[in-house]
Order: sequence, then structure tokens, then C-alpha cells
Amino acid sequence: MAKKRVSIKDIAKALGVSITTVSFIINGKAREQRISDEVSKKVKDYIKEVGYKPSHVAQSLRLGKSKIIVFMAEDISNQFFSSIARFIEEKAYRNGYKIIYCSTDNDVGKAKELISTFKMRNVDGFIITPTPDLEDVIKDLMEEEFPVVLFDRWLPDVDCSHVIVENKKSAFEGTDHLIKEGVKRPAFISLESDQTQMIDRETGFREAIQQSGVKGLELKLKFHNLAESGPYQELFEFFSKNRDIDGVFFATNYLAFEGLQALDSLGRNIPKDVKVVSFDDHYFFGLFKPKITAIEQPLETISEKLMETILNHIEELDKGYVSRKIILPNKLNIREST
Amino acid sequence: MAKKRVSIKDIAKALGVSITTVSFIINGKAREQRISDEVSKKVKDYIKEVGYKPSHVAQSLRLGKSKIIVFMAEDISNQFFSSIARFIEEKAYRNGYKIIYCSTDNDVGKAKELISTFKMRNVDGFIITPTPDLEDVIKDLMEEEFPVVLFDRWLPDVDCSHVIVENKKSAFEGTDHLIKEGVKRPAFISLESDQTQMIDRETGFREAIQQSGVKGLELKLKFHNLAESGPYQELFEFFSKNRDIDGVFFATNYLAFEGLQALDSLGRNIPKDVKVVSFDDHYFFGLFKPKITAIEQPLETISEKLMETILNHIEELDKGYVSRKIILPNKLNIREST
DNA sequence: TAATTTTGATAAAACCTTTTAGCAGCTTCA
DNA sequence: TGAAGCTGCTAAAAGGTTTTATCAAAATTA
Repeated sequence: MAKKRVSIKDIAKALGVSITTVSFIINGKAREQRISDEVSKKVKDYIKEVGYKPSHVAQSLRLGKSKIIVFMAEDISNQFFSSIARFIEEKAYRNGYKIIYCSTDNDVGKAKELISTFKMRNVDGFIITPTPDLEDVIKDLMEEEFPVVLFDRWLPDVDCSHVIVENKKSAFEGTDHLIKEGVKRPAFISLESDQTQMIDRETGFREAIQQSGVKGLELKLKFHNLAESGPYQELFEFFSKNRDIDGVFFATNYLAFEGLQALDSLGRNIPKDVKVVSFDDHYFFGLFKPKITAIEQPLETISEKLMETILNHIEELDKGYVSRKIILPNKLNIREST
Repeated sequence: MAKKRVSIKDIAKALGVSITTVSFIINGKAREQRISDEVSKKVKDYIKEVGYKPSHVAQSLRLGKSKIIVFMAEDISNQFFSSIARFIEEKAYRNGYKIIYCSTDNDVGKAKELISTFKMRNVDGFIITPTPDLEDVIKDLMEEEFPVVLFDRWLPDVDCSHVIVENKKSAFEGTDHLIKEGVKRPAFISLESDQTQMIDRETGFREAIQQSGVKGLELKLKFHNLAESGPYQELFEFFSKNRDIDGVFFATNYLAFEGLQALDSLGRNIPKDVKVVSFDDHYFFGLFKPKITAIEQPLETISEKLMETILNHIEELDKGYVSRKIILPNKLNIREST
């Protein structure tokens, strides 16, 4: 027995006033529109009595705003993204926005499809981890004046707001830390990817080894999605072929988890034989034996900046777009593995 | 220079036909409504040319359906929930639905607030992990004919659809497994909670020890949210006070992670001194040394059933509500810790 | 007193769809 | 020849809001 939802019209009729009047009162424009306190009170009381709530859908239609922001992650089940999702959610709700999420699996096709379906939904903004080759879509989005903020990585060819971290600098520091701890033959394990975050981490590694004169080694693995088996086997082979490696920098934690297993299978002791640093700190690095040194991204600050930026874009849509590019520092958590 | 979005009206005007005609053609009712193939083609071609996409907001308003489902988790950044979120997302999108997520932190107040804001949004359905004391809100929701499915736990006092797992049976099996491996003094570590999933796991544990005649021990911890520090300290004290414990059943993986650390600090060897089983398998249980025996919930099947159930409720709203109660089996993954 | 301003409100358009009811004009059948 | 049925299409209402333009009555000013 679903009681019919009460609308402004019902209120107006019941109280013998006009729809306009009710709307003004609801929106706090009673004073401004010279509605008498008497009428105002009557309407407010009635609203409370019947528990009226405005229809967001109707508001969306009328105002062209949905109060919905899309959060497009590479994979929402990944700890990094789900943690950000959690922070973002809180900040969004506090500001009256809701979040619709989706995962691209780093696949352009999927990303394009998702973006195009969301455009129809009148969403107010997009927070996106861009897949490779997404430049054109992002440009379109921006031309159509959709607020967009990228994160985790960015697109050099598009002048779009983004929130990222100091990938190069932190990778440099991490590598330098390895070298300072006596590593002579460091390896850099990364993904086959020309996305900015990976490139920057690689550059950081290279600059560090170049500066100190040691000879490094690099391994780039294919992107595995969840369904496939991890890169364990490849890592195992790599480490068994290159016995002289005495330090490893993992470009992302998922590689570290697999790599640590491989090193363990090979009987390499950490940190005695091999020292280890990983990008992207994780709860489990603290539980590992030995505890793993890692670079921690400031998840909450990233989320804060993302929301701040997107809300800024949404709320001053008219006042001329200026992209905001935010680069945040990370923190190197030194633990037992180095 | 945002090009104005084209509407049905624009198409009608441009082509000199009526809005009705265009709408019929768009919705594949041309034949049925005897629109000539000639007109039909003309309209379709034009639509393709200008790239018309219907406004979902207007459709929502007109049809009273938003094609949005709410996914209300305890905490979206928790691996269990984010994994389900990932599966759900996929299944929802394939069926033309979008997912809005939110986290309750197991707090009724927050849950109530969230539900009430979502009601206004004309969402089509709710997938919920109920917090304690949420019965009334769920009842209201159901009375207002909102489709609802609960998961992870359920509310005995409400006849609402749910998808859960065989908590009691699996806890029994896990405990029984410990005992069969020679454990004489098993401990059950859980949360202070009277939610069904925890109660059932506890019952399973109790029945297993009762059946075999061994004497068990229980510890119930407070629910910690993310901001607070974990229950490490309490676990440490518990284990150091009860040196005779030679087997532990953790009711959820987060407790296991903390508990394992505590056991390690105390120098207890696993599995020689203490055998360990945990509810909720996790990628990291396989990386641990030793690898931890755990009960794996069928995440994908849970998600499938959730979507199936909610879609069923959404699409046959009229045909009389019958709650569906689905209980899925888990899998005991025996590893090195037992 | 007449003209003007202020007060307290309202009608109606707009946002974009879907869908019911209906309207000419033509064909068929008795 | 008149009634009934079909064909191809459309007008208009409804869904719930916001906002602009407008209006009558009362109050103020000249």
C-alpha cells in the first residue's frame, strides 16, 4: 500500500495557496519574495506534518543538475581505489552529492562506453583515472563543459584538472634509499605502460641510479586483470635469471606482493640478500615478515583535493574554466626490508 | 561553447512531424503504432546524424524509475564489500542499471539518513548490509514498495529478501577441522555483535566444540572503525593470558590479521603451537607464512544472486511480493596453518 | 485627490519524456 | 449508400519542480 508521494502541488491545493508560494518557502526565498510570515509558517508546518521531500528527479530535470558525480576507477575492488572511494563518498555526501562508481579495467572501450552513458544521466561531474588513449573523450567532455578531474595519472595532451602525486620524486627517493642501504644492483619492476604515473616512477628510478652510478635492471610486465593469474611466474623467472639483484623497487604494491613470493620461493633473504621498496603502501606491508618499506600516497588528501576541485568546477561553471593541477607529496615509510 | 543538447522536440520540429511520432520510433513502437517506414527511416537517420540521446532524467520523472540501485555496504573500502561492489557493478551495467554506493560504518543513524536521502532520488532498489536496529527502516522501505535485498546478514524480524552464506555450517566445519587436527583448547575470536552472521558463526563454533567435548574459549571485541587503532592490544593480552590456547577460529579476516600479529609477537608458532582458521578468505592468507586456512565466501555468486533478486523485485513490482531467501555454501580452503 | 510605489501573492512557461485518446481520410462490407 | 474498420499520425496531459512576469490591493508620495 504505497502511500502516494506528496508533491508541491498537493501542498498548495491542501492549503489554498499557489505552487509558486510553496516553492519559494521551501527554497528559503520567502522573505525575498515577500511571502508573509503567517503563510510561511502554515506551509512549513504542513510540510513537516506530511513529511514532504522534494523530488530530486524533478529538480534535476528543471535545473539540469543531478547532484551526482561519477567516480571512474581502474578497478573499484583494488584497495587504492576503494580507499579513495570511501573518502570521496564522505566528502560528497556532506556536500549533498551522490557518487556513482564504475571500473574501467584500464580499457578504453569500456571507459568510452561508460562516459557516454553517464553523459545522458546529466551527471554533474567526472572523477576519472584515465585509461590509455582516452584523450579525445576527455577533450569532448570538456568541450561540452562537463567538469572533469583526473587522478592517479594524467593526460599530457589535455589541459584538464588533475590530482596526482610526486611519482618521480618518490621513486627517486625510494631508489636512492635502496642505494644508500648498500644496493649495487637494483631492479625496477613495473608494468608495460606509457601512463604518466608509471613513466614518472621509472624516470625517478633511472635518475637515482644514474646519479649514483650503479647499474640497474628493469622488468616490465603486462597488465593482468583480475580474472587472469598474476605475474608470479614471470617474476620468478626474472629473479632466478638475475641472481645478482640485491635490491628491488616495485612500481606498485600488487607487483610487490607477487614479487615477494617469488623471492621467497627462490630462498632470497630480505633484507640480507635483497632489499625491497614498493610504491603504494598497504596495510599488509606492515604485517609482512620482514615489514616492507613502502611509499605511501596521501589517500585522504588526494580525495579531499579531488572533491574540492570537482566542486569548484561544478559550482563556478560559468566563471571561466581554469584547470587546477595538484601534485601531492608522498611519504616513504622505512621498515625492515631495507 | 556547450552545444545545446537536442531533445525530441527539436527533432520533431526539424522534421515536421509530431513529438509523439518521434517518441514512438525511438522506443521501437513504430510498427505497433503504424508509423510508416518512410517516416521512421527519416527520423532514425536524423537521430543518428545529430547524435540524439534521450534524457534519462526526463525519463525518470515520467516513468518513476531511475535505473539506479543503491549499494549500501558497511564499508566500501573493506575488501569483502569492494569485491562485491565490483561484481555487482558489472551485472548492473549489463542490465542498464547504475550503482550508487555508500558506507554505513555499521551505524544506524547514518544508515537511516542515507536511506531517507535515497528515497527522494527515486532509486529503483536497495542492496543493503543492515546495521543493528535497522528493522523499522527496512520495514518502512518495504511498505513503500521499494525493492530491498539484504546481504551478509539479515533481520529475523523482517520478512525481507536476503542473500547470505552458511555461516553456522562453515564455522562448524572450520572448528571441527581444528579439532580433528588435534586442537584441545580452541578460542573463538569475534566481535561484540548480535548480528546474525556473527551469532551464526558463534553457534557453529559452539556446536562443534560441544559435539567433540573439548573446552573452548571466546573473546568478543568491540567494533573498531577505520579511524581508531585496531584490536591488536586486546588480542595480545588475551593470548598472553591464555597460554593453553592451541587453536584459534577468527570470525572475520580483519581480526585474524591483527590476531596473527599478536600471536607472532608472543612467539607462538603456527601451526605447531597454535592452529588457525579464519572466516572470509583473503588474497593475503595465501601469502602469509604459513599460509592461513580460511573459509571463502562465494563472492561472485553472492553478487549474482543479489542482482538477480533485486532485478526480480524491481521488474515484477506488481505481481505480489514474495521474499527470496538465499543461503549460499562457502568453501574451506585448507592451508598450512592447520 | 491622483499618481506612484510597495506588498503579498500567483499564473504559466520551461525542463524532456511517455502515453492515452482521438482525428481525419480512406477502404471494406453489407 | 451508410456503417464500420483501418491507416497514419498528432494533441495534450502528466510527472514535480523552479522562476519570470504579472497583478490586484494597499500604502505612500506629490
